Amino acid sequence: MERKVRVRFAPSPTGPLHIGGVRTALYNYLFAKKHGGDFILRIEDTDQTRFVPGAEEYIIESFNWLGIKFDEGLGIGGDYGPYRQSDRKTMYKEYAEELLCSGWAYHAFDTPEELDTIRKEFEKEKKNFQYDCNTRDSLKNSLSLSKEAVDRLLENNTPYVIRFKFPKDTEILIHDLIRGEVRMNSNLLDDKVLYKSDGMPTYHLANIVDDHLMNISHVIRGEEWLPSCPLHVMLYKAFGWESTMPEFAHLPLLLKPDGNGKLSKRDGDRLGFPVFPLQWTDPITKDISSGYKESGYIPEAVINILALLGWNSGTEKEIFSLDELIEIFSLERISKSGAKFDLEKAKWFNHQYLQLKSNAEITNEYMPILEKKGVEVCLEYVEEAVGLVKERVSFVTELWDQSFFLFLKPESYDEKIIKKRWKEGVPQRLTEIVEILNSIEDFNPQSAHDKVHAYIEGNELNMGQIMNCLRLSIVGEGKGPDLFEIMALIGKEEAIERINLAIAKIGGNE
RNA sequence: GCCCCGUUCGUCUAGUUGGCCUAGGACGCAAGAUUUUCAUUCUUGAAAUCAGGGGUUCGAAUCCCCUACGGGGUACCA
Repeated sequence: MERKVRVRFAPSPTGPLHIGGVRTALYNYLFAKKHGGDFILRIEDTDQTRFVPGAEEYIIESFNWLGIKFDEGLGIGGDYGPYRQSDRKTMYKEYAEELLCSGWAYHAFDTPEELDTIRKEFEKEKKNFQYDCNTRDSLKNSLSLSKEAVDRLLENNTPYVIRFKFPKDTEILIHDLIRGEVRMNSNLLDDKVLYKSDGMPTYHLANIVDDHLMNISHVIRGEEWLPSCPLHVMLYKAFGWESTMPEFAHLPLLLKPDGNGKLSKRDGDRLGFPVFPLQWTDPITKDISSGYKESGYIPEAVINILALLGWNSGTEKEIFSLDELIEIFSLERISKSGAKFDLEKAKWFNHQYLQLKSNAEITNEYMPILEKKGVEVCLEYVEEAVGLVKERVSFVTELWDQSFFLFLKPESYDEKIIKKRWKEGVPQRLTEIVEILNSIEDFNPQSAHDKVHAYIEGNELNMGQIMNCLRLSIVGEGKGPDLFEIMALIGKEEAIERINLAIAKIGGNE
C-alpha cells in the first residue's frame, strides 16, 4: 500500500516566519524529496483578526532565499487549490454540517463573554473549566437545549459555533513517527470549536479537511500540536477518512539559548542572533527584527544549522549540502527533546560555508559594503584583498574590519603597540627600510620579503624589532595577514608613503 | 491545577535489537605548535558517576516503576 508522499508546510500569515517554522518546513521538504514526493505550501489564515499584511510574501521570499522549492501551493498552483484557507471558506461549512448531521458535532450558543465568566468562576475555586462531556449539558448548546429552542435561536440568527462532541470513555491512540505510541483519554479532552461564529473554521477543522482533500500522506509539525492530535485523529474517524489518514510526526521545539522556554521573537535581538530568515519591519510598530540574510548568513549554512538542530545523520559528518541532506534524511533520526540554538556553532557553520565560496563570489557581496564606506577600487583589487583575508572571517559583514587597511591609510596607531615596540631608533630603521623597498624593481611579496629579511639579518636585528613596527605603520594595528602580501597588494608607493607617514606621526616616542 | 512530551560533557548530539561505553564526535573553552602581529590552521587537554532513586538481569545510558526538573497544551490563535 505505497502511497505517494505528499507533505505540506502550513504557516499562518501572522508575521515573519520564525526560524523554528523554517526548520519544520525544511524537515518536510527533506522528507518529501527523499521519497520523491510533493512539498506543498498552504496558508492557514482562518483567523482573520491576526492577518498581517506582507506576511505571505515574506514567507515565499524566505524560501526563495533559502533555496527550498515548493512543488505545489500558494504562488505555484496545483491540482488541489486554492491553497489559501480563506479562499476555501465555503467548503468548510459543508463539512461542519456533515458532522452535525452524523452527531459528531453540535451547535453551541454560549458567547465568549459567558464562557469567560464561567472560566473565572472556576478559577476562583482553583478549578479548570473545560467545555467537555462533563460540562456541556449545563451549557447553552444543541445537546442541552430542546430542539425547538435550538431552532428558534437559529432562526433568530443567534451567533453560534460548532463544537466537536468528544465521545466518553474512549482511549485515543496516536502513532507518532518520532515518539511512538501516545495515548489519551477522551474524557480529559475538550469539545473544541470547529467552526467559528464568524463563518470561518478553526485550524482543527480546516487542517483535517484540507489535508484530506489535498491527499496529504504525512503531517510533520511542531510538538505544540501533539496535545490536539487526538482531536485530529477523531475527526478523521468522524468523517470516515481513517484509511487515508496521514501519519503524524511531532518535532521537538527550538528553545532559547539561555534559560528555558520556546525560542521567541524577542530572544534574537536580546542575544544577538536572528530568529527570522529575512529582516522584517513590523507594519504597525515599525520595529525591525533582524534576519539571517541581512546578518550575513549564507543560505546553505542556515539550512545546515537548522538541519542539525534536532536531527543528525548518525555519522560524524556535519557539513551537508541540501542534496546530501535529502539523501540521508530520515524521521527516525530526529531527536525527541528540544534543542537550544547555539550561536557560536552557527558562526562556525557560516565560516565553513564562506570558505567554500570563490573569491569572486565573496567579492560580489563585498562590493556594496565597500561602496557604502566610500571606497572606490576595481573588482580585481577587491578580489585579491578577499583572497588575503577571507579565512579570517565568518561573515562577509566582518570583512571590512579585517581588510580596511588594504583600502585606507591608517588614521591612528595602536597605542599599546607603540608603547611596546616603537623603541628608540625605530624611525631610523624604518627610513632605511623605505630605501630598501624603494630599490626593489619587481615589487612582490617574495622580493619584499627577501630584501627586508636580508636587511634584518645583515644588521643583526631580530624579526620582532622591525616587523611589528613595520606592520603598525602599514596597518595601524597589530593584525592582518602576511605583511609582505599586504604591501605587495597596496603597492610599493603606497607602502612607502604609509611608512613615512607613520614615522612623521609617531615620531620619536620616548 | 489537569493532560501530554522530554531529561547523555556549557551547547548540538552518538549511543538504535542491554555486554566492543574505562560513554564517541562537533561547537565553545584551555594549553602548545606554526607565524612578523592578530586570526586561521594543526596537536593535545579539561569537560557528562548517562537527572535522582528503586527494581529486572550474570551484566543497563540502553527495559520497568517512582520522584525531581524542563518543555508544550489547556482560546470562537495557529
